[in-house]
Amino acid sequence: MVITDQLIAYKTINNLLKQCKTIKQIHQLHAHFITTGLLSLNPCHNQSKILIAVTTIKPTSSSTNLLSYAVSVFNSIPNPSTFCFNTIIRAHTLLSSPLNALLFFSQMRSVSVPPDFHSFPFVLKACSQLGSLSSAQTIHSQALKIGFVSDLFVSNSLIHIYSVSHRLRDALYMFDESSHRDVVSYNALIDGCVKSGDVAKARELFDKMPFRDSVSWGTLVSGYAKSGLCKEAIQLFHEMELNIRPDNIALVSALSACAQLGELECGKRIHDYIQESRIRVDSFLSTGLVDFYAKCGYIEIAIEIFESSQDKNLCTWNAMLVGLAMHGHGQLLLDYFSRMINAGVEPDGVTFLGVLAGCSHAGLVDEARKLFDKMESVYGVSRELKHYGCMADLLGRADLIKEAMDMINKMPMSGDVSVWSGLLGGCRIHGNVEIAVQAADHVMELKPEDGGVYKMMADLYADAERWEDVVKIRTCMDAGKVKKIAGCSLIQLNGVMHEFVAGDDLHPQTDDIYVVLNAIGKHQNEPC
DNA sequence: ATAGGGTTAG
Repeated sequence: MVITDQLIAYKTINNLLKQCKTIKQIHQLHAHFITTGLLSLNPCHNQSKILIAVTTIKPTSSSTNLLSYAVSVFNSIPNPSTFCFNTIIRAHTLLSSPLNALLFFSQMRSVSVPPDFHSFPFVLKACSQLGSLSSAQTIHSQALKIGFVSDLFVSNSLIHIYSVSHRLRDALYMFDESSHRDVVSYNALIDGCVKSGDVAKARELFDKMPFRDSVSWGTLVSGYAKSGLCKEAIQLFHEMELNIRPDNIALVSALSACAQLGELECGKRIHDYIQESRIRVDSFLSTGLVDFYAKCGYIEIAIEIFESSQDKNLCTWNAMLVGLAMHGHGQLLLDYFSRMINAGVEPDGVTFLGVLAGCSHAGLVDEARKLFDKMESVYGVSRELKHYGCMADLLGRADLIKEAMDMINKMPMSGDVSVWSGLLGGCRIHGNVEIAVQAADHVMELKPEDGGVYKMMADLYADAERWEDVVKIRTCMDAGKVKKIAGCSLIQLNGVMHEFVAGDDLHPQTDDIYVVLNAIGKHQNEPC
């Protein structure tokens, strides 16, 4: 190779491009490229280097500027090569503009620039970002025609898109058909099994794969946690610790399992591990920790972690709000909600579930009504059945049964079990038999196997001394169909799990527990 | 230059 001044300048600029942190720096280098004539040396290749540099910039406010710059660079290339097209498609997938990525791909096809084995993974990623299975199928057929499906990256991209589109059979087909598979093929398919609800199949693949990396472990731990198999999730996490260093993703999933189960000791150990290993607490981990401590009863620690967290996202805020709601801290929750809005975080449906549930528990009726009104008009969050359910519960508790009934009648959709059960709960508290009968009819129609309604109606009639009706209800219950699912709760104390089922007396300290419970009950009835 | 796993609610 002949070392020329031009080559040195080219290499320097190439390295400088890689180090660019801002769009301004790229502009300067781009200008330099033009003025020194280096751009004309190999225009297609060098312009693409600029495009690649653009995509490595961390988007600050919006990626729109970066993309429009990238497009203008692309448009200045007279006859873009495959490499150029790949780069502009890649830029759009990286900066979350998948539709445009697909449009560039179709432009590429229409001007007969042949795609290569780099093109397909980019384009398929755009399909998965769009959630468009049909586009993926089209791309798949093109890849098949040109003969790229045997490429490992292409076939893995296809396994992935079919997995996330809940097309497990297609994902399995791709997996079985691919001549060579690697750990990524297995991981993508394991995720597909999890997403299609077949955790057993996921486990089977996990057990038989020749090599497992942290993604394999993390996928299955989170799969178990999401499928409600929390004990399995924690067990697998412990097994993982013996084999490989858990990363943030595995830690988050394990924390979620601990939170769901109330596994205080296990979750604390994870927290200790995070601190000892000086793991950077990202927004996912802070969410996991806040949720975990809140669910295990330690709302103060949850608040502490939330406040000290450097990295919060919508879920972190939601976990905090839901935690405060669970603990009955209604006023504090409203303060946090305002802080969230002021911080520029856009609330979603979960946010409002937390806020409304919190108001309900704290009896903050006016506040809830106002926020419920503003949900769509001010915050642009659509009011779903769950939110109406919260309102029915809140109004019912506050003895505003008529208002709750009016709300339900005016709803744009028909009420579901949660809405009518919410209203029924209010009727039960305030002894409103008439409305209770209507609400109960709806619940029984929508969920005939629900035993709770019958129990509630029996109690209501008993309070109203309508004994004949009590007998009728009991007869219905005994007649079958009704599943009596007993309420149950778990609490861990000093490392021992205590389990209670409604009405049981199996705990060794049952008598003592009831003495305290009765005392609390009496205390609650006394005026504060 | 290309492929895979994460948190909140229900």
